[in-house]
Amino acid sequence: MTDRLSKVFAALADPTRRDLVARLSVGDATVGQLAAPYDVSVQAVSKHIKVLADAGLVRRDGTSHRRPVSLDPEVFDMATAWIERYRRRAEERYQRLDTVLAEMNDVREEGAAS
Amino acid sequence: MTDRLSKVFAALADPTRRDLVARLSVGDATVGQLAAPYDVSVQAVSKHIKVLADAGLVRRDGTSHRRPVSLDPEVFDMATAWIERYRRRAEERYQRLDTVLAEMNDVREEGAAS
DNA sequence: TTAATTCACAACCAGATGGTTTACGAGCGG
DNA sequence: CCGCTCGTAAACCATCTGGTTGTGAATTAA
Repeated sequence: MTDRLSKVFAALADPTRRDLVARLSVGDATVGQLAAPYDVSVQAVSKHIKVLADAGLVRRDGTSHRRPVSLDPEVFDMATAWIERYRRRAEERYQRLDTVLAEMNDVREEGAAS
Repeated sequence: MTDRLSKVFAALADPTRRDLVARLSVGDATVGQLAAPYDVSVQAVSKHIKVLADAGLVRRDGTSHRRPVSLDPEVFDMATAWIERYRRRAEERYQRLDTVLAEMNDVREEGAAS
């Protein structure tokens, strides 16, 4: 599981991490601020942020010890692009299938009319 | 990890499963056909398909024992919708930040001009 | 300077995951 | 009816994951 896309999807597969992303989309925050609302330890949240950072979804700005965490929108596109690609293909297939079924129907009706 | 969105992202976090989705977007296939290209056992592929099915990404059509697997585009939208929502928010924040920085720059230049 | 706070790292634990092998039920071709 | 193949289920194993606690370093406050 070393490729980027797998890391991104795996990172988003956890509700706590998705919530972190949601909150960071509103504004940057420190680890302590992020950890406050949850009933898990700060270390657990720190781990979650590390997972998000490894996936490239999150960035640590500044150089201080208490530096803020901020969202990096760049990698999001990779995930949506992948999903959209195959969803589109699948839908095109269904549309073609509908067309084929409609044509079959037309043929059958023509046959019945003759 | 019982919620739908987590299942979808977790299912897409595996390269083999993403490859299955990619191939199914071209056309339906049986489990045997899907398993052929990989060097893992058929049972492992069957498990992967079960994961995809539990996430709602894949459907088993027909009633026969050797029934085909087909893609279900519906759930894909849930994933893209989630990602897009927060990516958009994050980008809006950056644009606002740019605006603020530009305004600060204007103020500074005005101050220097006076 | 000293004390308190913030956070990251390491070790550890329980549960999930991806793989295997083995065994078994369900449909087809003889 | 009898095999044969296809697919799933079960048991098992190694590894990963999300959580804990403990420790320690760095930064902030007194």
